[in-house]
Amino acid sequence: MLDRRLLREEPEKIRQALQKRGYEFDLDTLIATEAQRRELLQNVEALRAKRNKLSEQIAQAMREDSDTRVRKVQAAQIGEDLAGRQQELTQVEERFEQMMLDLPNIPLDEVPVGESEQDNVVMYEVGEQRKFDFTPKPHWEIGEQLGILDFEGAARMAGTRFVTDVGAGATLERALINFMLDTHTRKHGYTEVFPPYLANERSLFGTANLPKFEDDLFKTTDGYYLIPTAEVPLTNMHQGEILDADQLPIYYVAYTACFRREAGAAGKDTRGMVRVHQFHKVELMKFIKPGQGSAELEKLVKDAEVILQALELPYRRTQLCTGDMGFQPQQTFDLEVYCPGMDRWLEISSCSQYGDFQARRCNTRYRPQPQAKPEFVHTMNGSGVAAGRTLLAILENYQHESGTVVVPEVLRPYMGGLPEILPEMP
RNA sequence: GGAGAGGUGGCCGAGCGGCUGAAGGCGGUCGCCUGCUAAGCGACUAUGGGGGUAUAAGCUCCCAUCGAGGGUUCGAAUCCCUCCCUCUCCGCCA
Repeated sequence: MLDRRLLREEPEKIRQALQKRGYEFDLDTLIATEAQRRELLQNVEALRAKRNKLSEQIAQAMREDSDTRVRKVQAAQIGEDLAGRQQELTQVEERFEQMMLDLPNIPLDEVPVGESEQDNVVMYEVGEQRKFDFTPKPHWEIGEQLGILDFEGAARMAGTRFVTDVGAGATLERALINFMLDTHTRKHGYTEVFPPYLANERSLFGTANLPKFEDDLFKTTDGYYLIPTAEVPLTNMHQGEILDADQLPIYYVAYTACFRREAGAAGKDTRGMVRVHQFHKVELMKFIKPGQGSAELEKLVKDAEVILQALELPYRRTQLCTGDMGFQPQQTFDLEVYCPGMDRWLEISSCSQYGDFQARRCNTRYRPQPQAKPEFVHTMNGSGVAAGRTLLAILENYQHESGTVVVPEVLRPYMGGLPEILPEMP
């Protein structure tokens, strides 16, 4: 959510941002609604002030034992008037709030302007793409042949867009998760968090998954939502709190399952485990003081890159353009791993800074000085990284013609020293 | 799931129809005192919104907020209803 003051003071900034994003929004109506809201508010407050004054006089008169009937009638009349006005105000306020929630964040100036994925900027590539003297297979073939990915079984027990890791496949994904968590906690200074996989409505409003993106979410019959990413619980860790300045920055890392309906993705990535309803991810998240966003985001991206470098996977970093960026971020960098079996770059991490956009919704603030007014913190997060897609990338990058897969060096200690995954391995 | 207790400022905790936006304490900030430390003394110390003035801040007036929402009343932290959350005991359970 944006600061409502921006509406009055710098509406052009918002208008430009919307245009850069190619986002349809009726800004003029929003501005008019805000003006209307303020006018009604002044009205209501004036009436209330009047009534409060009368009430005070009644209290005074009662203490002096004098007559209060006339004033009581007057106050009651104001009360009636007030009720009507109040109702009007509530309606306008509701409409205003609703519209504010639909307003996307303002991209930073340095974000490239563009319409779609095509306009994203590749910043650099790291690592050599492996040469194969055979045609590399996609991960679903490798995984099924080795008996470590079971798509049919997953379809039976759950449905399409699910996968089940079996044997060395399950161990490999667990190894990846542990390796990532260990790296971020021990080397990068993140505090490990293991949060609930279900979140309440309020928390999803906090991260702006609601109200706009309800279709992407699974909802339980009890009104809980399955988290689409650990960003949701982590960002809401300090919902409503006022933090001390010396607590910041806070670095959290969490491993969670993530659940997405993929309602708008029918027919896209239907094979394999690229796009599934449940996947597993290690997420990095920071609460920081304003002004440190870009430096901290840069560090966060590098922390994620360390994982890919350690796994010796060839990847590239891109900066998303204004048109391809999500609703919430001011700026987003993606890390994409090259997957030779599918012959494509696959997004494996998405790192964004939000400014105070989420903090405002979550009402997470800090006190810059002991006596100072609280200010909103700034937030950012990124995958560090997605375990399922990393597993897939390992299968495709480390495959042999015989169908076996070499285990990356750094993961072997997490897999009982196993150097290579062979068929029918328990 | 059943029974009970409770949710008040950064924290603890009083108040249970009217100068109570809220006693007292802790914590914090500033000042004094002090050879250092500790102690002591004094002042200040909730948030959001709106108006005026100034537009760097500041100053000033008003409104709202004592878990959330509704009701009673001229007036609600205080009374009533609904919901949420926390704690204790019992039941169930990985």
